[in-house]
Amino acid sequence: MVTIKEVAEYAGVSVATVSRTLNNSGYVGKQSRIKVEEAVKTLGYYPNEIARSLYQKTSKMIGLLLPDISNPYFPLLAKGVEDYAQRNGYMVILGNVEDDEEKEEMYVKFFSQYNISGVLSAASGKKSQTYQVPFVLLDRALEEENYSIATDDQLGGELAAKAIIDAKGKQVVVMAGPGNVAGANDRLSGALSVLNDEGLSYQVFETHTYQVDKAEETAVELFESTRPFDSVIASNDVYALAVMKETIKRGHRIPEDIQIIGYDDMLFSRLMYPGLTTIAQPAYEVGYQGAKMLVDLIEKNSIEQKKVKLKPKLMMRDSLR
Amino acid sequence: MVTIKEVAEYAGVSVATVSRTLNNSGYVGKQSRIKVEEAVKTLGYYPNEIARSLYQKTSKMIGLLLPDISNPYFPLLAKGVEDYAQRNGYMVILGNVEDDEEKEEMYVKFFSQYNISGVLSAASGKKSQTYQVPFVLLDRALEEENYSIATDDQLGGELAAKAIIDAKGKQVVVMAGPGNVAGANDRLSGALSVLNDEGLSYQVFETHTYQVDKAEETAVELFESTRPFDSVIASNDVYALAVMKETIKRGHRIPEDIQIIGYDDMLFSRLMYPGLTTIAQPAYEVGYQGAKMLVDLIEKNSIEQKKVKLKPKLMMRDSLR
DNA sequence: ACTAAATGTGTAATCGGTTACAGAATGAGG
DNA sequence: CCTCATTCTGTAACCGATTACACATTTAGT
Repeated sequence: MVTIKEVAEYAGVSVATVSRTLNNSGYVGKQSRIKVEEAVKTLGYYPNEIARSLYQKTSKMIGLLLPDISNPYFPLLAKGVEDYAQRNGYMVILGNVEDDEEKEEMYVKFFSQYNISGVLSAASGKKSQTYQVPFVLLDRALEEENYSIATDDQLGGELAAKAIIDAKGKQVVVMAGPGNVAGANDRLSGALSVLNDEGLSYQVFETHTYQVDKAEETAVELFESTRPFDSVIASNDVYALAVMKETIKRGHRIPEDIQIIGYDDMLFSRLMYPGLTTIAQPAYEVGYQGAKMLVDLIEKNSIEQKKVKLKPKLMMRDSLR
Repeated sequence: MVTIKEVAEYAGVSVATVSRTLNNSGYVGKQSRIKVEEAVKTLGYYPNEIARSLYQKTSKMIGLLLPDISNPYFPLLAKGVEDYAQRNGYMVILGNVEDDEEKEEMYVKFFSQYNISGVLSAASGKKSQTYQVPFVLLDRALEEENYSIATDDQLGGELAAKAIIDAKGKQVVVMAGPGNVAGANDRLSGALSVLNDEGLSYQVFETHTYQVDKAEETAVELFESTRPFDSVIASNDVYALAVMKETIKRGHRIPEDIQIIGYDDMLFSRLMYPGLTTIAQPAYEVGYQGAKMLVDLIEKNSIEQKKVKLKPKLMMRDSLR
């Protein structure tokens, strides 16, 4: 690797002048500037960020903490983060923390050892105080004074319930996502508030996990532990799918006998038969905006809002009447 | 942050002694060792990796280059990588390169600026010569002399065709994945070799893209441009899904009238109705083994095989007779 | 033409580690 | 008891950048 020293030598100036030229800081004469630029070009020089980082005690790296990258919601979010980061010269460090405090702590340490300049977290955020650097929560807006970008899940729940009402659902089952999942409660309360306003009869069915292998059992349980229903507001698309499967298995038609609405809008939701009507979460946007907010924080640009809520969107397909 | 200097002061020794103690290098007296260990403990010291990295010209960071993290195959792979890395004290830097040479070049530069110690790539790998560090290709085994971990797609294709034969398929359509996709050709040739051996009649249907939005159109096209068939070997689960949808739409029954086998085994494949029989790729394993190989390369451990092929597996569900 | 301000440049300190080297202390062997 | 190898420890150089500071040169103002 070419160092600044070699550039200085080649250009016939001191390293200080090279550094000043490259960073547009301090005064640099016309002649020197030209000589340096030429040297940089012919030598193909680019600065070692590690050395820079050592002195500046910061870097162009940001950490991204996720509960589980294999959960289909997060890859899109990660893509949004990576896109913004890349466009602005930052590198993304991926951390899978699985809501495990120990792993999160490991990363807190990692990050400080590497002079990471900021952290984006879609994980618990309990450790947020520990970070000495700018910190933005993704889809986990807590009451505390954190910066955050999240989906407006209350609205999402309302949208889902409204869609069911518009589709003339009469007896509806609302699946309540596991309590520990971000936004699950907001979704539920949004849906219930609309149903209550309309005076519609409904049952709440509790699910205890997001694990895919449990989805099928849960769907069976749903049918067995509830009174007859004609509409289901699922806690997410995976559950919606499982419920659809069980519905068809039991010989009911979708949407004629039972209609179903999901939440997330995953890749496969549109490819199902029938196509799953669902609430689309702006996952990519959450990531992208989150990265933007973080970088603004790092670079001390002004920030419009400390807590941003992005709007989910109803995706009309064929699982509603 | 506590520095080594403060530890040295507190312990009443020199920084050299502290460093030697921490790295178990050179001679350290019993007394000193104890004093240092105590100082480290009470001060809560841990070394700054940036400083270490500057001198050592390497780091505990590895780069992971993916064509598209939002493609459902890669998150699992990424998880495998992250798991192994984390367990061995490495950080993973995520790069989404989208088969775009310019982006890949950007990352090559990024990586060298940060003294990255190794690179895992599921992207084209055309730039692999450019890396000055250990390099392992994931699922893109080229002819060249690279280290690589890949799925045995030839075998995967054979498995799929055999399953169709066992299920008494008579007229089969084989979808040929887009040529630029890793392994697509192997899959095809594996499937065809088995079909040929059995003397079964088949048609090959070319698909030109992996884009999800095109999957539905492609499925329609499949039905319209081929002679009657009773079995489909899809190029992946997304296509399999689209074909299932179109099949049902057209009033055929699965698997009675038309049977379908996919490739990948995605989250949703088991939740479909009917459950999609498919070839499971060991995505997590590819990532995990790849990371292991890379770390072995970095730490100059011995490596058993330069090119590893992992076996795919048939997942029997309900879309075959 | 003379002084003060503005501009240009190099030397050296600094960031926080690792390690070569030299010198001191200890132990072993004769 | 002396010598030499072994063990221990500290000083200082180094990694590759940034920047404070001092000094030199140019420019501007009167």
